[in-house]
Amino acid sequence: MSPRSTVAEARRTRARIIDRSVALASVDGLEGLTIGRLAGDLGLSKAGVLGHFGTKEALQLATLERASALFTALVWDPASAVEPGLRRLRAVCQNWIDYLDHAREVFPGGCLFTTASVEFDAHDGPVRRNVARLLMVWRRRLAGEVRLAVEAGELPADTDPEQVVHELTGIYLALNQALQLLRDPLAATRTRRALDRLLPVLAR
Amino acid sequence: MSPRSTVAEARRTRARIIDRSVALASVDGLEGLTIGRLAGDLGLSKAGVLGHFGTKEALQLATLERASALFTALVWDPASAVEPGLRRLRAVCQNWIDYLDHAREVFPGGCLFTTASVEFDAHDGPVRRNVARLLMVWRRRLAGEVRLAVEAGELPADTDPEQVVHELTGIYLALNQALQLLRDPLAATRTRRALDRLLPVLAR
DNA sequence: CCTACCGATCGGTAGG
DNA sequence: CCTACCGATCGGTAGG
Repeated sequence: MSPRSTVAEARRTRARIIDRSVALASVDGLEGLTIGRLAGDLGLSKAGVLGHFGTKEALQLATLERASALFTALVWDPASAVEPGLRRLRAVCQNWIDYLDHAREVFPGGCLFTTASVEFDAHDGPVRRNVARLLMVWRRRLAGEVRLAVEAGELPADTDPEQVVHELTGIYLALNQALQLLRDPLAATRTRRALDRLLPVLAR
Repeated sequence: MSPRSTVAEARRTRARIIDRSVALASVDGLEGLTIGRLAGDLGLSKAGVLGHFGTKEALQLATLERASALFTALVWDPASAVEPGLRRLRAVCQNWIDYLDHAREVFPGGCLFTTASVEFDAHDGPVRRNVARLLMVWRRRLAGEVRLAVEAGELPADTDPEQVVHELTGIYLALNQALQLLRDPLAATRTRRALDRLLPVLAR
């Protein structure tokens, strides 16, 4: 039988709160998130929710951390088994499309990082810094994949990895907008076409 | 003092409110906007502000309308004198860069439409519909410019105007993020490089 | 365009 | 993790 553990139960409650918070923040943003709404959704008191974090800002940071773990699990991890080079880069790109297109259960309002980056880009503070840091981490990692593809001779030697990463960013921001705001049924197709134009042009 | 203002004075006050509202919404979003903050900034009472619009939603719509007029004046109007075709398309694209890069006075927190599109993409209602409508209007107009360039033989005959417009959207979303969140000094350069890759490739 | 006010909700605290 | 509560602020209204 499972012995009653207050600590373990508290951890599970905390995880429940954060999962719900990720979903709510995906829809309403990290600022639009409220303790009261979260408490209501989970059948907890506001103090019961806030007690796990102390402040709303700490909750926002925990939410961001959880979303980042989900992103890594959906986009990076499945690609780590693929051989380095253009194939792995394209695997990451495809996972990224799927993350935006099919991860509706976890992120019902679309990419949380896109929402947060727009919400906080004009407000200094720990949340803004963490959003920017996460985006930079992924940009660097993506640039590394591009570099490996260049070194493997699968992309032209004069490729500028950071330029490619910048353009990839735009492709995914456009996809998120086409999916969430415009509800464009061609969104994924257009994205794949844009990727084909950006990436494998010289790989044939 | 002047409870009985003339109609002209009331109009000027309304314009002052909206201009301030555009600036605030650029930083805090159309939801982050509050009547109280607006009233405080302008030395008015909350009722004095709200009286011009009736509801916060009406204020949001008026703010969106004003921002759209500013966008048209900065991006479309200056290009209307340029001859149709690739030259005019590129003029619009350059004005768009300038709008995002230098219109800090009017939009201190970056592109209001980008902020609003992310804020409202998961919330139905008149604001969401208007944001989507404006983006669609500009997409159609941009596609028209692309089409003119194709007809002038300056872009390949098999160009898909809507695909080009979709990719242009991504380029500008990436620029806004690089400017506002990442404060990347290379943002404008990277944008121009992306445009060169997208547009004039077959125009030589 | 003002004062005065409304109920609701915000983030957060005290104490158990 | 709860109840009970805090001051502040929210959008909005009544009446002048």
